[in-house]
Amino acid sequence: MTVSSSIDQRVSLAVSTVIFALRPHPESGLMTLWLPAVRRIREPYEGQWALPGGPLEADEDLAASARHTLERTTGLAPHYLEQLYAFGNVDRSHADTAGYRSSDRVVSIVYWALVRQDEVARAIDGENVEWFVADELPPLAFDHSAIVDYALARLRAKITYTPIAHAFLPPEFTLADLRAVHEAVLRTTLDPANFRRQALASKTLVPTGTCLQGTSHRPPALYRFEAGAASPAPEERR
Amino acid sequence: MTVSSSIDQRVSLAVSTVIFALRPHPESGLMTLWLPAVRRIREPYEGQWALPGGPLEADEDLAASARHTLERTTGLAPHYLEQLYAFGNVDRSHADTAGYRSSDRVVSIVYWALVRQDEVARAIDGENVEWFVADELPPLAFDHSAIVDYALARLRAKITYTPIAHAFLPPEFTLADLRAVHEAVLRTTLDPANFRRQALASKTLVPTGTCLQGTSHRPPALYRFEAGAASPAPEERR
DNA sequence: CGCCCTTAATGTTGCCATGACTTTAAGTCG
DNA sequence: CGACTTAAAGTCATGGCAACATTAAGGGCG
Repeated sequence: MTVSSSIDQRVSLAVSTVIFALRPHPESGLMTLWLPAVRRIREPYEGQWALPGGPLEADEDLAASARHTLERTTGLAPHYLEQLYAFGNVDRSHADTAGYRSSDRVVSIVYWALVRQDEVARAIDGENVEWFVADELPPLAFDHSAIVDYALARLRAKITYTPIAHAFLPPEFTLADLRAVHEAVLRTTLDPANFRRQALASKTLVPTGTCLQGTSHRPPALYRFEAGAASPAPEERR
Repeated sequence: MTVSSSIDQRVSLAVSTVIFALRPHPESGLMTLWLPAVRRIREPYEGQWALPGGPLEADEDLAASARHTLERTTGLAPHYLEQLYAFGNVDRSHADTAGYRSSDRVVSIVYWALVRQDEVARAIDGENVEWFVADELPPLAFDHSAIVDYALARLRAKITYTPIAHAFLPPEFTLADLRAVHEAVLRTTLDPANFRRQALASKTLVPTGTCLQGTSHRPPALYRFEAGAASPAPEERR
């Protein structure tokens, strides 16, 4: 997508997405944040990993573009999608190490998305797509490493004051499930009793009346998420 | 989706800025938020008011573009500048009331800025520029009314948990000045004693040792703002 | 000069949210 | 049946905060 700002200047506009999912860590087995990256097949940064994304189509909304990228790279649809930031510094395309004179300037509008735990299993990885533990990424192309850091910070901040953890879970879940999501994202342990209290105090959980069966202990109650009052951004009002 | 992304598509990229300043309200005399708008001189929305902005130059960073717009319309430099959101819905250029077929699609990256109270006086309004009370705006062109609403919400939310109020004030100020800013932005009255306590608890205020003279009561101490630890956005780390 | 007025600055009190911890409930397994 | 595990509810102390009260420090005015 070539943008004509004045006359023959060139600024291209791309939409990238940081896709978060929860999977067990390969070594510790603990639940951890993962995200998919795409291997670049042309210069600059050929062969390196980068965030999935693509140019903005002329008839496509910004969030729709992020959704399409998500579908293309993982075969999934997001249960949460929010604009992260627009990155547009003049020098961000340049490969400063290689001294390689990169192509045109690119402004990237970056989204971040949450994908459900139970759907990740049936995720079909596209060509040149690989999932990484979010905190153990290889160096990414362009400024994408910094973008991921920013997205991680935003996710960890936002999960503490907004009920988005349910986006990682199936429609019905236990409070232990919800707590496990928080613990995985924040890399901490949380007191079950206190977590329960403030989770229920948020007024966003509705008990289904049923309990989860088949456990080797007291059966936990199942809950469903009910939107209370939240408006993350003016545009993508779900 | 019918159109290909090949070459002759047109998406233009613009940067607009919501500029906030404090001035007394024309009727009540109370301090209120104001912002400048620019009259459009061509279709669509010719004659209506719009946010100041312009196309992104190819050699210009996003924040720099916002700064240039600010200088062009008000003659001022911002004391706080932050990216608000990227608006890029396909239909946002269309004048839906007039049925007028608007021009190309525009993606706007919007910033919001705070301008100091004492500098607003010497602000030179450019051609076709007029200041309005932020809560009593006329209908703006495009989706700019919604953008202003979003910016107002962001400002009002952010001033409650980050020390940005000082951006409206000169380098030295009293706690009453700071409180007046909060009250003007939030349209409330705040308890002076409690405000003092949590302002000082934030560890961002340094007493200058001097007091403001010339009042007809006990002279208040002067403070200076000292940045503690804040990183609003990854990009514009000045 | 002393009284009053105004605002600055500090203190006090009660309430509520939170964190650490304890106790009881309800199931499975050996 | 008793041991074990997790769910769920209860207890208690701390800290932050809102509401209110009190003292400090000036000027204006008779």
